[in-house]
Amino acid sequence: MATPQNIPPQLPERLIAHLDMDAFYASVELLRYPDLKGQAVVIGGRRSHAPVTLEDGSRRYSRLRDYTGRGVITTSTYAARDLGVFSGMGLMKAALRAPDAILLPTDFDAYRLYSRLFKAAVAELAPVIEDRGIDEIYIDLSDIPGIREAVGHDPLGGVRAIAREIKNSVFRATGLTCSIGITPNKLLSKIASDLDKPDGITILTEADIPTRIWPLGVRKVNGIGPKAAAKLLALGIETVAELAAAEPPMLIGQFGNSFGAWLHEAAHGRDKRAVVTHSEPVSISRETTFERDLHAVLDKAELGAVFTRLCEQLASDLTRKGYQGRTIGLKLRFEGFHTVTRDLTLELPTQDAQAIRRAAGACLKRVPLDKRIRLLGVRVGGLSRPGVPDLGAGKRARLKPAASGPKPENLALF
DNA sequence: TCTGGGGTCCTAGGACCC
DNA sequence: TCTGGGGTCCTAGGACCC
Repeated sequence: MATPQNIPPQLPERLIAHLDMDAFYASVELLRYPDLKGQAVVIGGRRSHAPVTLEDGSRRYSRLRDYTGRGVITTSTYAARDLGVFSGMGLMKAALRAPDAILLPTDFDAYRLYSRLFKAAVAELAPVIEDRGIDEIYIDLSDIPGIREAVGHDPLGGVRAIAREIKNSVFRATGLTCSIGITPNKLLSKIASDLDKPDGITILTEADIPTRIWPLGVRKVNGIGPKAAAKLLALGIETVAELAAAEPPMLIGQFGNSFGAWLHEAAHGRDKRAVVTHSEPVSISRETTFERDLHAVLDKAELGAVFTRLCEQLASDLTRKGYQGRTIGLKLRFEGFHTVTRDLTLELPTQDAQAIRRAAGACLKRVPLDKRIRLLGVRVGGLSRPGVPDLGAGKRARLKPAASGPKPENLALF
């Protein structure tokens, strides 16, 4: 009969990795400007604060204190984080905390290049990859040869070896470090990759949940944001342990059937989601925040020009990516940050700038414009690929045209 | 001196169809 | 005349993520 001593340590059915690049944008910039290594550097804002190379070959960097505008930090180096400036923070606010920190503009083309490089390096070792944006991926390692083999007395030795190989390969391809979490599912791996950052490897099994996951704050769980965390706090729930101990009927009563039940499952580290290797976009959009809030009438010319430009950029994005869309959306953010959206579904999909501009213009007529405008955005959803027959088209064609719709609330369309 | 830009998913009500 | 459900589409807003 089997005793605990002679049962071979059973690895979980699935072994899922979450790989997160360390301070990605900032680290790419440090490859370019190695003299900044170890310094407090912040990435954010638009152009203009690019370093200037002087005649003697030395570089002049912008400082946070020199910044004016409405940008936010996209990434900061670990030295900058020590000064209390984090991603998402307004650059003006950050300047108060760390006026001497170096400020570099975001260079998405460079980050996209390094993103492709690290993903390709991982794919050579483990091809089942789910893209989670520019700097992170999930990897399904379940079927990697040798991963379930113990090394010496370490039953997880095979897992550790693969994790090290992946990190080495990423470093060879990019010169950048990353942190990896490996657990039985995506939810736990996402948390795990953050437990030993930067340049770490964290491997957890179900048995580690009480000691490693439960002590954490609920915000560490991907999917619990500021609103849910605040509501949980008001219920006396701060840690994942407290969430795990909460009665499901209470959570469901407070958060609804779906989210309430999910909170309970998440707190217990349960997650059956597969690693999804391919997905199609749902919508494509362009938006811009103005340097100053614009007036619908007084700044009509400027608003109109930006509106048209956004539609042109969007049309060109659609064409380049090979999509067309039926639902045109308009987004306005007013002074005070209140945001409004309107959308309009067309009979036929389009990728044409003028058609998008007309539809978005019709949306605009349904928005009361009594406050200054901070942001203007245009979106295209209901995407399809030109030339691919749309199976829903016949059915929709029988629908009555959108009646008279809501009444126009303003006539001063820019 | 608050709060970028690009996304996904969920909810909820009303229209409309069967 | 009143009474149903189920299913899908459209729209608006909001939470959340990178």
